[in-house]
Amino acid sequence: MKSSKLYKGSLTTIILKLLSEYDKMYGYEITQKVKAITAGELQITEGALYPSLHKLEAEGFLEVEFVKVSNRTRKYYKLTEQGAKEADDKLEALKSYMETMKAFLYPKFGLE
Amino acid sequence: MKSSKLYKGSLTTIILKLLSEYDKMYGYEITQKVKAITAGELQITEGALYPSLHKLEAEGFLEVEFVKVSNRTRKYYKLTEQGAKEADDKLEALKSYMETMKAFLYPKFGLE
DNA sequence: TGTTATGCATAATAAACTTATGTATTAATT
DNA sequence: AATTAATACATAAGTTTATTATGCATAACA
Repeated sequence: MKSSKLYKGSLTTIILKLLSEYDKMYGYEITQKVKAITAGELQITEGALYPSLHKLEAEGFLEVEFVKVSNRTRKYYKLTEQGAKEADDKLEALKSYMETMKAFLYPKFGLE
Repeated sequence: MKSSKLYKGSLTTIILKLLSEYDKMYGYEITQKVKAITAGELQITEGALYPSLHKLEAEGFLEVEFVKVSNRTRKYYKLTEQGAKEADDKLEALKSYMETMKAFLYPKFGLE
């Protein structure tokens, strides 16, 4: 089962959603969590993830905390207040998008 | 109600799906049909649509027929045999993607 | 001790859009 | 009658957002 390649635009939403559930996470943890939740369907590449995290931080949606774990430093991210709001907005947009796409997959009668 | 901006990667699927329903359509018709079906939620821009149609044609998924209607020429597209197969594949991929995303929106218990 | 997993990062490239134009005909409005 | 909106196609420049390919470093496993 090859991983789905159709999620362009939704990575940011995925990150924000996870952080609104798990309070704080580090990059590698996010890739593993996504893999676990989607049963391997979605593979977040690091080349996409890290720039995305940096951008969200730069925009003021995430804040950073460094935690040293057995000689290695993890970079934890958590939502700012603004980031929590952004997460809500993005989730609403995603839900709305999915509803919209349903109109295509399962077209109703009388809409022609 | 601003139009959704999250459909990157799904435009091709939308085109193929419409053509598998309506047999043959021309570009402008597609933009109007999408607007109608999604109640204005999705606005297919022409800058995205036409290059997309040209690409699908170049890939052998669409074939073209010109029809003159009151002094103006419409460019009708229809699925080739290969295009019909591609439409099925893309639709399956989209459905799979949406199932996957549901795992995020409505996380199950026991998946941590 | 070598491979796999953990952990972060960036650069080059590609894909797929948006925005801005351009051209032209037909229908509707004022 | 003249202007605007709708119909109809198209491309070019720029942006966003991903992929692929690297690079570096530590920890765990075999």
